[in-house]
Amino acid sequence: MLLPAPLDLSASLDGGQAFRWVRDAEGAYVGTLGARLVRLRQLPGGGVAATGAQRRTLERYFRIEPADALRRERLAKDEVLYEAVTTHAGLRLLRQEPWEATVGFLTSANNNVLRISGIMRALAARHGEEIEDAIHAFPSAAVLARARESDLRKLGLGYRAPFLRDTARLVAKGEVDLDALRGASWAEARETLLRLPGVGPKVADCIALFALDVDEAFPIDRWILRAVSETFFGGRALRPREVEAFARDRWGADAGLAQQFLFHAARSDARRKA
DNA sequence: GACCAGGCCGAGC
DNA sequence: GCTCGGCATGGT
Repeated sequence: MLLPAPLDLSASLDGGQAFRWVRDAEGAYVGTLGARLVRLRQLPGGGVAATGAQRRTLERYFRIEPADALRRERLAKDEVLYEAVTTHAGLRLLRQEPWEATVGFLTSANNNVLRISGIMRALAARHGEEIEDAIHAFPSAAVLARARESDLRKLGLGYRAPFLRDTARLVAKGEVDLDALRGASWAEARETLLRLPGVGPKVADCIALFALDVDEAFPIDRWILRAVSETFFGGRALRPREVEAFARDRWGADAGLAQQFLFHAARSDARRKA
């Protein structure tokens, strides 16, 4: 099955939104959506060949939908974002499973993308059901709620181990219903997610944006703080509150996608200079 | 051996 | 309400 260009797998799957896609010997991205093994291959023209999932499933995951096209048209009118939006047209916001996104971004605090990926794969290998060929589904909250803290530490979570276990317990018991938050307001999503141990404002906004369709959520991490400061404020030191107000005012309901372009550009620059 | 990584938590004002 | 130190781990 074919997904049309532009769809940039590297930028979308390997850029700090999702943490569990791996590349096989031929460079194709292999991962799971639900209990299905999915394989995605980037084609020369910018399209993608896919096996293991139906078109509808992938269009949902990559948010290939009219509302997204309209967001890009609006953002392209922003003189600062115009270049990023047009040259990285294949960068997608993902619509991930809320629980896996929660664990991924809980793990992301004071951590780097490479290690987060390693931890997420270790969690799946140790606690997730095998689908085939050593590819595992991501373990449910109920399963992780029963894991030993020492076991979670050993998988690389370090001091985050008790946060993850306690968050898994709240979700498994239904005290926090992640799926019910899809499409909620930013304020409601944030208020609810902040009840989870290890989840602060930045992690909550990542979950909201990358899994819950909260399109105006604007996660502010070290990269975004730096990028917004340098691009829009002449390098002046900024507080997250100022940046949030700025993003809301400038991009409104499209702030989440704007954030993803800023984040991608900032990290690409850093890699070029490194 | 510092410093950094998609920050959060708890203590002390 | 705000600021600040500590934090597991692995890579530069």
